[in-house]
Amino acid sequence: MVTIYDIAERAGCSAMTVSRVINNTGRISEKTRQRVKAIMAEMNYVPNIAARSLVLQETKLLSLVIPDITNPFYTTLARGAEDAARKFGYQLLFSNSDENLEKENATLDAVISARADGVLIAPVGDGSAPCLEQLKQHNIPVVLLDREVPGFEADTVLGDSKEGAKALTAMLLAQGHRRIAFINGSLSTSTARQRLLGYREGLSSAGIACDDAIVFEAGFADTGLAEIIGKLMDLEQRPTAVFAANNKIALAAIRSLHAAGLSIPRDMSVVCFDDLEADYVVDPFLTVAAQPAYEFGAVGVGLLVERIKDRSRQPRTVTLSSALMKRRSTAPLR
Amino acid sequence: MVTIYDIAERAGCSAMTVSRVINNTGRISEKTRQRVKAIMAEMNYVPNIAARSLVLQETKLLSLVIPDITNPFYTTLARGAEDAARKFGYQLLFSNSDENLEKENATLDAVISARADGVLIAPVGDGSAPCLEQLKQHNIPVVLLDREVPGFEADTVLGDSKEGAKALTAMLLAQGHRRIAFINGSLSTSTARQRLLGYREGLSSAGIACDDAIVFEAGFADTGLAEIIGKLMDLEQRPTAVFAANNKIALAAIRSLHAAGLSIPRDMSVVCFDDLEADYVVDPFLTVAAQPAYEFGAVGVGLLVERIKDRSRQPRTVTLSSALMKRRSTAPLR
DNA sequence: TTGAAAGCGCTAACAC
DNA sequence: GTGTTAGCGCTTTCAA
Repeated sequence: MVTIYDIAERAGCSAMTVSRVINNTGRISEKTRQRVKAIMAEMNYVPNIAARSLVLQETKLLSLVIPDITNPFYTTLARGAEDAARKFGYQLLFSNSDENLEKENATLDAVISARADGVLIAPVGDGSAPCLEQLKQHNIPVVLLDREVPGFEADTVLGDSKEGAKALTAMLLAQGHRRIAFINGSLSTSTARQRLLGYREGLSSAGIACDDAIVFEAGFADTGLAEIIGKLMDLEQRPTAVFAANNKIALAAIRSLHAAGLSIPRDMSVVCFDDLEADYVVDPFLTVAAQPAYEFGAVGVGLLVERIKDRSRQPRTVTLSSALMKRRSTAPLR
Repeated sequence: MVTIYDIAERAGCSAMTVSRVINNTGRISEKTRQRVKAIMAEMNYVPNIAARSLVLQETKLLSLVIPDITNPFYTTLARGAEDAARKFGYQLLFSNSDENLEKENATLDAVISARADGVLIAPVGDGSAPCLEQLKQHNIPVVLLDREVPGFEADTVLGDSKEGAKALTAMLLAQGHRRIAFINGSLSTSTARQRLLGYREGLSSAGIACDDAIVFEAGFADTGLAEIIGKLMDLEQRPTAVFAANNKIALAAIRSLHAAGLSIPRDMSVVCFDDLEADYVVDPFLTVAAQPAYEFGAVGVGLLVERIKDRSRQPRTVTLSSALMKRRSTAPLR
């Protein structure tokens, strides 16, 4: 491995001078600078980050922890995070938590060990608080993505879950739907709670009572969707629309609905949060509240980098609004 | 920051003893081990990887470089890589190259600097050779994913592009299609070349001449699809089927075809490589040669880890076969 | 403008 | 079983 000492020797100067050239610090004669630079290029020198980290106490590593990269929302978020990280000179350490507290915990231990300069995380849920506290204890800045954690204060990038849910609900109401089932993600996430709130408010502002018999909790990891849809179908007063908390749930619901012989939107309208990547959809079908996934990542990295520089700054929450995309999974009630 | 010295002091032993406890090396009395462990837990000790890296010359970091995480094939590949990396005790450093040689280059510099123990890369194309050589020069093991690079020898995970393309072509022929357009990705990738080969062989084994007027190169980054489709439409003998080299191209082609007022498969059959994530598709439509994307990542990490342990081993190429999924984007020619 | 010394936190090699 | 020493490659501090 080529070190600054090898460069120094060849250049006839000290390692310190080479270090100065690399970092553009101190005053160095142009002549020396050129010579050192030439030799570095010639010898194919690349600085050793581990060594630098050890003395500088920074790694230029940011950790991104998301439930599942396979989910298009997080995919695009990751893209935004990577682009922004690169722009700020950071690299991204990447892990999936699978909506699983233990995995998340293990990941965060690894992150602490790797001494990442900061963590971007879409936490599994309220149960993530202890992990997150650990990070704080180790003085590692955290930015929360998409989900808040009660009792844990940090910079946060949030969607307008409540408003979005209200808008989606209002749209269905406008189409004449009166019985709208709600299939939520895990209530241990702030996002699920906010969406439920928005749904309720949407209903009540139209003077409609919320019927708990058609409100379900599926968990974001899509558990028992078939069962839930089964229950739905057996209801005396079957709903005419389904509001799914995210697109994974919506798609699973649609599959179950299809399996039960229903056609969408003829027999049932369906809406949800999060759009699918336009490039990879044959023909956009779902009516959604589209969240700016890319910005979640990009803004998150921005906040994190600021926070790394200034740890005393007041935590901020950035709320990104969603756009209602009305498509073919919804239809006016006949 | 808590160091092994802090632990040692409190435990009344030397730093070396603490190090031994952490790494489970050497012989240590059970009593000492317990005491040290207790104190580590109590003080919330986490080893500093940078320091360890510096002496061990290994970082337990693997770099994953792919063209675009937004592409479902790479998303799932990344998932497989992450799961496998975790299993082997590595973390994943993650970057997108955007099918862009310069970005790829910049990324690889960062990787060298970070002293990743190995690199998994789906290279931009044949032009990646110099970058890759640099990695080799720095003694960083490389595993090629999805694409070979002529003149660069390395462990490689490949799909059966040629066979898959032949199968897809054969299927279209069996449906009666005789004029099958081929829209390829960048010919500077081995994958594109192999797929073209498979297409040609498929045709010729049915005794059909390949008409270069209906073979196009779009670049995997989807350039000028509309234009290509335009040309296609203007052809005197319009093709009855389109073979797209990957799903991004296929979807773009379909959009253009739709825009031109064609219906699929009625007016045109469409096939391609790579399936979409089943969880996130309302209703699978595309007839594809589905590649086991997850295995690409998982197998790749396996090869890389082996290679890191034994650098003298003969490079291996693992070929993963694809599965023909016949769906509704294709129909027998009337 | 440049250099020498010390130390970041850890482990390999050797001593006891 | 345990400790001492040295050094991984770099930068900070202080001196010249």
